[in-house]
Amino acid sequence: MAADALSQVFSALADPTRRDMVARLAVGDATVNELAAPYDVSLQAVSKHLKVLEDAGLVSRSREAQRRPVHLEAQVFDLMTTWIERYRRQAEERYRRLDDVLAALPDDVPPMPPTPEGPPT
Amino acid sequence: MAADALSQVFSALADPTRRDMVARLAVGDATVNELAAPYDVSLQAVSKHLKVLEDAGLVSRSREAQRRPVHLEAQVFDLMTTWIERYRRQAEERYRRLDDVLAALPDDVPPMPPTPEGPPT
DNA sequence: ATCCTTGTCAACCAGCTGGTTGAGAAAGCT
DNA sequence: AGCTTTCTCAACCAGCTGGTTGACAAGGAT
Repeated sequence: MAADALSQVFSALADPTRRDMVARLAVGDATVNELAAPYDVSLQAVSKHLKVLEDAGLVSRSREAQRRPVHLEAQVFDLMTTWIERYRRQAEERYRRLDDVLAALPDDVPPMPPTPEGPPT
Repeated sequence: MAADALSQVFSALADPTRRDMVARLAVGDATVNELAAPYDVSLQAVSKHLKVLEDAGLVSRSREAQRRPVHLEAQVFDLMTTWIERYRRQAEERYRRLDDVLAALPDDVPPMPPTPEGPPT
């Protein structure tokens, strides 16, 4: 359970059932039984899924009589989007620069200069 | 291998080593050996990681002499961001509506109407 | 031709994962 | 007090995962 936060979040969402539950919870809080209803698995299995989501910080559970309503904690999404956006942007930037280089090339440049080595970086 | 695309992508990125490789590839293409250098694992292990990333569509490999340069396919990120944004927005919207309701309440509304029960928590 | 570099494939292994069943805690209902 | 509802904990099991080592294919280099 000591894995880094990002790994836990990605891992939690790697399961379609769990993603489905998150989708359901985006509509509003729900009890374990309500969440379990659509699936053909034991209540215990659903409880386990919820534990995974909770450990990842995606969900919180309070207490209300015997029921334990589950609540989506959407802030954790930011962790992922931050990570994703960073590298997406970096890749796009690289792409853009490559385009610029290609656009700036004169028409008759030989593709392979003398140096047999790969360029740095 | 037949798992849905989204599960494969999330699952691939649930491993810190693989996320690290993606980060490295955002800078530019790299060979398997180059990618393996920073890690204290066998080349075969790295090769396996790359297979996972490739199966998830996050990466593509071409051939160039004996080398197999690895290239980041950043479009797949959109799959995730689309999914995430959808539910994030839904949850935020729900939040906003709740705020509206609270703001619209008159100032002197008793939280617990008829029943003379415990104080408002 | 032979060797070296680069990388993959196959078999194996320990540990995690998602499922099951059984037992039981917690809180309301009668 | 006793029953019912809601949910979790514990033990077990099959299958996937990430790692290992050994063999070998593909393609220069000598």
